[in-house]
Amino acid sequence: MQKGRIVAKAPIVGSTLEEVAAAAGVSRATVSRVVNGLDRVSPATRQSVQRAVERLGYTPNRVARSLATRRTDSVALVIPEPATKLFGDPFFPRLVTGISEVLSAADKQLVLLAPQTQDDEARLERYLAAAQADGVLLVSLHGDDPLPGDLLRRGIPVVIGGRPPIEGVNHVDVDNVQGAMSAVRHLIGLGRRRVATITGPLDMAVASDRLEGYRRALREAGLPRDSALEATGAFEQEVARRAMSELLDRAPDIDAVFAASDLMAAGVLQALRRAGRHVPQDVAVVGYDDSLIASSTEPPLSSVRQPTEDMGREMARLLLAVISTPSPVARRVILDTQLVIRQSSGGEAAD
Amino acid sequence: MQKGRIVAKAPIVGSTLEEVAAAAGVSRATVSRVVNGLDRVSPATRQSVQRAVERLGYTPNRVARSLATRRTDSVALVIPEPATKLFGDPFFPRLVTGISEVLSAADKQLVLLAPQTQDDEARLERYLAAAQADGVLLVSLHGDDPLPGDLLRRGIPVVIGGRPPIEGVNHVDVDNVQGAMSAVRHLIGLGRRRVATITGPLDMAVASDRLEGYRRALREAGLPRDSALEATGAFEQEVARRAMSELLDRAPDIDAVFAASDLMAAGVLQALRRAGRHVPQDVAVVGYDDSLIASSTEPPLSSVRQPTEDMGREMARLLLAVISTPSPVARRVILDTQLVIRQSSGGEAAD
DNA sequence: TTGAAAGCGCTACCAC
DNA sequence: GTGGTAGCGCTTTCAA
Repeated sequence: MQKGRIVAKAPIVGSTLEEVAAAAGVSRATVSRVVNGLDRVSPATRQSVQRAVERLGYTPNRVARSLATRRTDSVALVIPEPATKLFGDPFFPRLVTGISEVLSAADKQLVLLAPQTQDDEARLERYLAAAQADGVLLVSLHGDDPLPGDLLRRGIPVVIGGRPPIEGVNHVDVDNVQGAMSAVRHLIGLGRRRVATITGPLDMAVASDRLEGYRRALREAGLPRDSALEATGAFEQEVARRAMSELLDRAPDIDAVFAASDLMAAGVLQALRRAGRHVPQDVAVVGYDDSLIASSTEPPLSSVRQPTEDMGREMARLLLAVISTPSPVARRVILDTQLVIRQSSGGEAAD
Repeated sequence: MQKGRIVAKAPIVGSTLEEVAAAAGVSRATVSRVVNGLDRVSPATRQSVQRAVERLGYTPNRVARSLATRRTDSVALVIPEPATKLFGDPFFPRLVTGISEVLSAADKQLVLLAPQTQDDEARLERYLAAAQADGVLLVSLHGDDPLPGDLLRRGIPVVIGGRPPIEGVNHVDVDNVQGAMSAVRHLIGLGRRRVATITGPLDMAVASDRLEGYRRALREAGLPRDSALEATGAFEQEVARRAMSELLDRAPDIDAVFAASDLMAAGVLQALRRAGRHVPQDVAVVGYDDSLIASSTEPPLSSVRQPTEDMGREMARLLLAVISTPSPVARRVILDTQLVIRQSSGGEAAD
């Protein structure tokens, strides 16, 4: 059996730089240069090394390379959610699509980590601390998660998606205030003057920001703020339905509603239907998220679209930037939203 | 500033074995023993080392450890599907749940890899080839994917979920023949004698196996095989609906149908409704997968449940076994299915 | 343009 | 029990 001879479908043995160097009759350093595409190698040498690499089926050992360079060329995406939510929420596939697009182009390996238990969290912490990834993307953070702080203190590059729980950490977020404003401006622009809102739970930044946007748009248009037009809710359909019924009792002259999510807007539609109001003739409705729900309700919902893929792309870009040029000051990217007008606010059929 | 002094919330600097050894006044070898929980260390020494570890906030560098041990203590799960499918199919969360359960217990890090493009595939191949993971779990394989073969030839431990495309590779599969048999036996047991089936695409093992199970159950009951009762389809609702309509034309006396998936069974229900047949009085229906669809159709579907979490668990167990005790002969695990009876086949309400 | 050699941080073998 | 030390495979000065 001839050593180093590889025939089709033969087992691949895994050679080392050393072996390639010997086969090509050069030093390890030279092989390293060729493999890494550095210059200062003569064409002839380069070619003979490349042939040796080919012949031996050489693949660099990334672990060894990592030890030497202190880079892994991989990036971790941490999503601390149970598998059912992780795979159930339509947000994540879009986010991952954006992230992997950018990372692929940069030739980085994306590693998805979804700690399911306390033990998992601990292992994750060790994994990351041991510099198994060049940087970490963090989304869907639980309120008091110590992870961002820990990573920060370890000096590991981090980018958070959404509103960060602590100061001084890079993040990418969506401008919820602007998003809500665009929705309410649209309603006002349609000539509506009694615009109500149903908010999410106000201890969440997304919810209070959207309420803030609603109020600003009203003020900007010179309309009075009327607490009878504001109902505090939760991101649930049933809660929103009830809240809407109560709003109608308090203020029967409502002619438009901004709901803080599509799911909630669906509940609003139910309540309006039961109350005999026509949408959009009597009451115009706008939701938030532009999720699948938006186009499947009757009538289809106007909604504020979040640029989820863009968010993923920006997170990845920001992380790559932070990795290559670390900076003590946190950077942030705030993305704009886009209003998609459908029939619930009297628009023509959209998309 | 006192070196090595860590106060709460102070940055963590990342010390080395060497530093810990110096701080504890022992050798690196001894620190290594303590850190790895080996014996042959005196209690006193152990304790002083542990204090030094604590004080310095030492975390072992896994890259260095990997290089020395040739282990990474992580396992890759490769799912070559687009993000939308990956996050859309209810199969994956259940599988991942099972896998991570076992891996967590074994203190292995699960790394999810979902190549989205050709480039991703290539990078993945390199990643795995460079021994970045101790072993690989492969599911949802595309027919002619070279990955299993390549990994095998590289000697990387692999376990495939489902029917493997090549010989000689460890795998965990579900017994589709038995599953289909149980469904059809059930229908026959209800007194049905004209049992039809709508298959999936017959170039997929799952589809042909289920057809095989259908035929066997018929034969076993002494019923004739009637090609007018077999329709070849695809795993799509619309296709199944049309196929069912044609079946009804060909064989109006059909009194039961076994569909190769729940989605297809939903199409069957539509066709039957349009034809004015009552389910289950006129025609009993059984689907396959016991997915969410099964309990949301009208009437709810009897269905063959796949033990998806178990499949994940078995895959992980098998891989761990292969990693710790390699063997030239491929191992396999075949899991049984379970029939869940609901109203579409005249059962009482189930779950 | 090329090579020699010093690490990267850890494990594991062999002495003591 | 403990320490010395030779690697693991690669990158990266520094000289030549």
